[in-house]
Amino acid sequence: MVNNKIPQATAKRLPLYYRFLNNLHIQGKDRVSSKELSNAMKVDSATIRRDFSYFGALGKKGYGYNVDYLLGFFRKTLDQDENTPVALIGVGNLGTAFLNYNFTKNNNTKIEVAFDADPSKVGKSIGKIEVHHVDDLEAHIGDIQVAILTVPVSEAQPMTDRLIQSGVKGILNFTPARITVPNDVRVHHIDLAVELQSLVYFMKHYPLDVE
Amino acid sequence: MVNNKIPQATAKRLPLYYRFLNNLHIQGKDRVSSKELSNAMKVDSATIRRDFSYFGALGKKGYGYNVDYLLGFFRKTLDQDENTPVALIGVGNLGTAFLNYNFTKNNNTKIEVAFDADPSKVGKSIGKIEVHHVDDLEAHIGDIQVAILTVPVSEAQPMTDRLIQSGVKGILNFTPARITVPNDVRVHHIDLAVELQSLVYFMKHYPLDVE
DNA sequence: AAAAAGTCGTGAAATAATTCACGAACGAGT
DNA sequence: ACTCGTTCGTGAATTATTTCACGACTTTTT
Repeated sequence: MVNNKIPQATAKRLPLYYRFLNNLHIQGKDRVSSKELSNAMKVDSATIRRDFSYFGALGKKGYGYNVDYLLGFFRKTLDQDENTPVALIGVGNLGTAFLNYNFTKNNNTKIEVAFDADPSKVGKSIGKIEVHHVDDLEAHIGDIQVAILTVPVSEAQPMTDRLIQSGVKGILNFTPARITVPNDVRVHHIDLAVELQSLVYFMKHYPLDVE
Repeated sequence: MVNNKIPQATAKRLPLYYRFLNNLHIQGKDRVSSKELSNAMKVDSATIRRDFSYFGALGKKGYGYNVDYLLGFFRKTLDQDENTPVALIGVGNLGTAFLNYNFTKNNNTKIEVAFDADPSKVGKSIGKIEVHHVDDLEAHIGDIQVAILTVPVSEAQPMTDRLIQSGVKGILNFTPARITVPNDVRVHHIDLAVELQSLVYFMKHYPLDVE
């Protein structure tokens, strides 16, 4: 279950690989080379081979990789067979978008329950997910371990504390707040304003084909 | 204008630094140490000092950094004085969320115009931004150089090609497609499904305080 | 005025990630 | 069978990033 040998940079690319292989599978393609993968995913082919090699010799020299075999391998590696339930905290603009977004499409994750502090939203269902009041968080979160946090920045830390109290071990944080958590809880930040600003900075200061 | 000396990892953190300093400024704080910044932003204090040092000696030994001075410096560095107009392509769930989201708050970027292929959306205004039909892209995009791409995956590459034809030089791509662009165009990908899946993978395979 | 405590800036070390480049193996064509 | 072209897997080199650790200097305290 524990696997510390895989570099983090590699681990971050695994879902990308998985989805792309899944697409190839659907298209009926049965073999693929690191070069083709590289062109499609914009990752250097040597990096792809190196990434795969951490899991063993998955390909054949002179041939490439068998799509189905590779896909099956990644399915196991990424635990695609078991579903991961997710709670959404904060049904604002972004939260609503996620409720309507079908994560499950290429993915084993699914938002099972949503919470908001606004009484006018409570009781409604958005994208088939029922919205509960945040006051009832503890009553409805069950043993869900993953949360998407799309609350106002002032609520980020208090809500995080409650989530952790309820047993959540992973948070995808869309608020600008850098939340504090115990070290057995994993947080990934996605800060949309920062991403946009960062893009602009790179455009102005890193001309041509850098990265 | 061109600045290739700054490591990319540093450049990605600049907007984060800027926003945090801005908050400190608003709070009326006039000095701050790398240690405090580190606690708040969850970035190692040595990394912060190193990052700042690429821009020169901005602090004082034994004292820390002057918030206003640092903020002013980053304002210039991040070109916060000039506004950057942005076009939004695709007014679906996610696109609508962005239109309602106020990027300008801590930021010099602003969505100026939006496009969608759905006639029922065209002509409406969402968050004060008028929605045009994508067919009229060329007529209404003007000389906007930055685009947020929130279209269905099948439209990603064709729309990218048109954006580039219209002079766009930077794309924030929220589609799962890895788009192909000339090497003077910068693309940053944010793939929400991948981020969620990645979080789950890290939770299961990288226990405790890794990262 | 001196001592103590704090903090930066940075050389150097450590760690992480990418990329090069090539031997070995395979498939296809003749 | 043999040759040619392809492609993996990986040692080694390179590049990028983080972290340590300490001298130099500032502020605060006594």
